[in-house]
Amino acid sequence: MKIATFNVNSLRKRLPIVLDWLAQQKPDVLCLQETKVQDSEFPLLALAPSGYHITFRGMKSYNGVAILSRKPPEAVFHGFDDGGESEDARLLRVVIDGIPIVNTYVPQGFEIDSPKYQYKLGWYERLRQYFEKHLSPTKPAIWCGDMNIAPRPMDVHSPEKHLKHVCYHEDARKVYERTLAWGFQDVFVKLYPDRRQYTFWDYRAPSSLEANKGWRIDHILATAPLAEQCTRVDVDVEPRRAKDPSDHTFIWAEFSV
Amino acid sequence: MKIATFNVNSLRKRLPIVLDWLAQQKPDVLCLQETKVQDSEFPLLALAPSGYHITFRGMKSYNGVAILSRKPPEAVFHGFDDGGESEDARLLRVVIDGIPIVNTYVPQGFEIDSPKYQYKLGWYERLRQYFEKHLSPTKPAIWCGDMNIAPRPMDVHSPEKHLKHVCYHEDARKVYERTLAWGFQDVFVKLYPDRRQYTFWDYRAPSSLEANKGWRIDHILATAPLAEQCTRVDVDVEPRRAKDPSDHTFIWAEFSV
DNA sequence: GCTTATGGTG
DNA sequence: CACCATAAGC
Repeated sequence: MKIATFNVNSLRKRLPIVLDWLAQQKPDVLCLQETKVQDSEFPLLALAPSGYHITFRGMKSYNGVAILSRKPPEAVFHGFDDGGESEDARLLRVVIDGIPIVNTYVPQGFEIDSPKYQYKLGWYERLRQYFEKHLSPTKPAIWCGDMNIAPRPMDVHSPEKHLKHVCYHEDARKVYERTLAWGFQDVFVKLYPDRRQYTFWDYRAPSSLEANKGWRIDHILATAPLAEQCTRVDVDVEPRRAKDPSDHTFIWAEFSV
Repeated sequence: MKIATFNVNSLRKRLPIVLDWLAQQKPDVLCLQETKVQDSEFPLLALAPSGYHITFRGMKSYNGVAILSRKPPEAVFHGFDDGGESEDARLLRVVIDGIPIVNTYVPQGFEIDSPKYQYKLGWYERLRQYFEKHLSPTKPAIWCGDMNIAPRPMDVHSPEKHLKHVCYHEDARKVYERTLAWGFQDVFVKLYPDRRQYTFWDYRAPSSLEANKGWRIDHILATAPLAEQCTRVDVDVEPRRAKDPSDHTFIWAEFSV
């Protein structure tokens, strides 16, 4: 099974890139974040030629997640079910071939001193409880998406400059780590612990891509039984260099199941 | 000498269309209106490959005129010099090969009952005085641009419906006619008095182009000695059918000088 | 920088 | 319908 994740930063603007990538890479599952389209305007027709089944939940302007899969999902779940904000434009879970796949667009958090950052930290806490409720660390499961966390110093350019950045701050990395500790392994780190490879380069620094000033904040994780079967992981940088790119690019993993 | 005029409706948005047209038609002079770009942001670099000399004056958001010429102008004059509003983002005059060329983007006038319409009528009056001051009807001179006037019934679809339209109202046509009477001849009318050919089709009516519901409001005029040497005039409709078009298209004239 | 939304212009 | 400006989010 080949699974990929991509923060599209507007699905409508990125349709050519998504369609090209599906045709070339033929993943079994592609998780998308920041579709930025409400369900009534979701571009189903434009994606139909791909032949993928599509599960999605969005809203106006912001957020929005979708899962494209070669097989139809056996089950679909939107958002949290803990009584808080449902966040179904940020959290989508499907079951495919009996394997639960969780797609998240985790809140970015704005600034360390802001309520939004506290909300982000709480979001990871809720997610860990969600895993406890719905998944088992001893059974196959996949979690992927834009986590808005660079877990290690080598996952961000100039880490010392970003100690107070909401995607690298100690508290954020700790809560992320604790969420993983429930039972998820980062398959990129597992296979290539020394590889420095980013998945996001800010639009704002024009030279960010050329100078490779990026962040690894898009991740694919698997529970132990599945992580052991991960045969390959790779980041495809080419779509970031394409015309009218997202500020993120694709990361994909292959599992021998 | 081949001279053309085109209301670009944002030069930045229309760069591909302008560059293509220059490369294909190779006019000696191209007058542009509604560049909608202030001078500090004028896309000189993007136009440089054309090899044309560029004279321009613009402002934020609205108006803006430019003249592209194969030869450098021998003189350049911006706006009125009568002590009123200078209007240099609407009026540009250059001298090329000894021939004065006046490029105007005449105010549209909003509605008949509005002060803007009175301003438009006054603008034509000022322009006539400008011609008296700076030009001679017995010497070669060219005036072109977006005049926001359909001079004859056949220059607008359903003229009877537009009697109170600021681009067809009796008063506007009269003041335009009086400005011409100073000494300018419409070379399109001179050469092809019976030809019905529009230069503008509103974006708002989606079928305006297909149904040919347009206006002839972009004009090329010449003083008598030059008008007599006009060998050809044509409207090129193709750019209006191109991808991301302006709502106007090019009109050009050839003079045997 | 690039996306979104809104409100104003012709 | 397609521009413009502004403001928000990342």
